[in-house]
Amino acid sequence: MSLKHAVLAALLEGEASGYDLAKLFDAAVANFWSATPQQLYRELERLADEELVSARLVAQERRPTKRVFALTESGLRALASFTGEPPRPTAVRDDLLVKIQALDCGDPAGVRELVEERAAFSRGKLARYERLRERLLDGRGEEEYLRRAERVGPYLTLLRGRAFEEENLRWCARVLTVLAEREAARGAAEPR
Amino acid sequence: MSLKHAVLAALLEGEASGYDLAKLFDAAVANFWSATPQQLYRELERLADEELVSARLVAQERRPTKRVFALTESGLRALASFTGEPPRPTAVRDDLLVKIQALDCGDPAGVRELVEERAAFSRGKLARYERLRERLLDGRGEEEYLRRAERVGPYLTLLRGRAFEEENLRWCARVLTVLAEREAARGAAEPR
DNA sequence: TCAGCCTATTCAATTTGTTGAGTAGGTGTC
DNA sequence: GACACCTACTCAACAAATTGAATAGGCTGA
Repeated sequence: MSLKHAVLAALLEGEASGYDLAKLFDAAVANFWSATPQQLYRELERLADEELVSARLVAQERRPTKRVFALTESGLRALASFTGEPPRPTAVRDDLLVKIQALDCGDPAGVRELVEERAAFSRGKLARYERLRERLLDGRGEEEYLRRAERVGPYLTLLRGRAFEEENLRWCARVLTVLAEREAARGAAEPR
Repeated sequence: MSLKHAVLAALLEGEASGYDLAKLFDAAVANFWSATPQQLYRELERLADEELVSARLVAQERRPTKRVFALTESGLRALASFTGEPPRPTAVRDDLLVKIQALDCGDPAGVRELVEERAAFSRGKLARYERLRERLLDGRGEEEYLRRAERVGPYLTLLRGRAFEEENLRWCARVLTVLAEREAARGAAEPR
């Protein structure tokens, strides 16, 4: 039930097309929720049916016509009341962790490569987060921004996302060290 | 497709019933994947059909008979080859982050309460992780364990889970500070 | 000029995940 | 001795997510 509210929350930033949202909710970009384009188009359809968002067609030059969605009054109310409801406890669901859990029955070299790829992905995401951060701060210092800005939600979720990716990076480095040490120890014990 | 492999990975620890796995995959406990009991029973049924796990009935005294599952040779092979496949990039999906993203249109006091609850949840999870850690280390030091233990996968995923909850705790504290400062600033600006 | 990518969306099929109820005996407690 | 809770599972229905393909014009570079 959260995609619904994630979409409404995204529309707090202003009106957007399904395509715009698809970019925002892309797994490589998203900092508070992710979804595929298909999910978004369907959800927007439903939200429009419930009149939580309004839709209008915007013709463009040199581009396909798009449908632009905006929060309605009742959409805003729905979002406000959602913020007060208890969140369902979220737990880990990361493919890579399953692979690491099973690491000892698999191929160490292959796993090492996957961990390196994840680290690279995290670095890319951190770079994007940093750009978003600068856009939000817009020259102001963090403390000043957090005290005075009209909306701090997006910044606070960004901080969470950034911390998550930094932690990912540290963890990847740790895993690689451990794997390397074990390889070395194994090489010394079973020389061939 | 990952629940399948998460279940296989869990069975690396030894045979287990659906009920045992349900406890392990509980959202409040899981450190590498979570799932509901219903999902697990269905998945185990499928895995047994594919002969990736074997099932046998175990009668107990004073308790209902249980069905205990164990990895088969081909299950182990499937898991090993899974560890080499690229993981799908996982992105955030946390209800609380959506609420924080939309915080500025909601009720600050209500949100503060939710953040405090999340912090309490994280503290509980950290305590459970710490117990699991001690059980894994079994008196050995971390460095020694990581160099010599037969399986390090479970420990490495545990480290990731622990770092995640610690980060959660720090972030919750930060959010609460920001909210309090803004409340104070608002109180000073609009005294009534 | 042709391939490949970008905008912008839709349809259909399948797989996953969630929710609620139901069965059935045993244990603990006030 | 009534009520709640624990073990251990099953069935059914529904909602959400994923995957793959299709449409269709414009734009970019070799």
